Amino acid sequence: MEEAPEEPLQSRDSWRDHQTWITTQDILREKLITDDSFSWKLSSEGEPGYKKGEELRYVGGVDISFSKDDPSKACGTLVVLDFHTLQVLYQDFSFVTLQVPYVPGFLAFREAPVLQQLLEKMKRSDNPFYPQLLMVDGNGILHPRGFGLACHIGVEANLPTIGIGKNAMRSTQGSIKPIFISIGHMISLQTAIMIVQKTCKFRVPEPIRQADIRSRDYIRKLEMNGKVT
DNA sequence: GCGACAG
DNA sequence: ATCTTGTCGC
Repeated sequence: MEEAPEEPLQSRDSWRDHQTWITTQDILREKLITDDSFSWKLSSEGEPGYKKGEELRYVGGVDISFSKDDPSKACGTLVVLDFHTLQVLYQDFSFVTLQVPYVPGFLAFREAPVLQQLLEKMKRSDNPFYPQLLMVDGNGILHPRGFGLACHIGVEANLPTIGIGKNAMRSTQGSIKPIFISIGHMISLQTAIMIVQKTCKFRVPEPIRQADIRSRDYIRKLEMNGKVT
């Protein structure tokens, strides 16, 4: 008698999801805008046609931290900083259980839903600090198919985004540890670099750094109270 | 066959 | 992402 060949651990489903993900990225990428197309202005002082109230002020940052005990438990975090003072004006967290695994090249399918939910919550409540620009912990067009997490969130939320990578794919470590800036949506690389530089007190720009710090802090406090395990 | 592979 | 100690320096 022949045994029915066992399917080696989800391989068929994984492959199907993989193809679906590629198709989704291809479709969303058609909507990607790779130049400056936002309504606000930068350093508008002294420029002709300066309109008060239209300058960039609210810069958001998103990140996710994970439980050390259960890798599927995560805390999505959204912060909004004042572009000029770099003070945190808003913060929100969402503790969730992620069902989608991390697959290189498909980070968005794991992390974007939580982050978009946090943005949506702000928008629905007409929060005055809703970000005019969002910095994302992860790459933008610096991606195997030119559509990383920052692009994904930007297109789906219709928001200008910048991708901040701390480890670029297929790169080697330089003598100093760089960050990798790539555009997400509705912004040019030139503008993105300028804005990132203006928000850097340390290696990582403040919106990302604050999201990271506060996200870790949030999940650490949960675990301290035994709310995770 | 082995290493690489955002977070 | 997370597991991990101390250490050098401002």
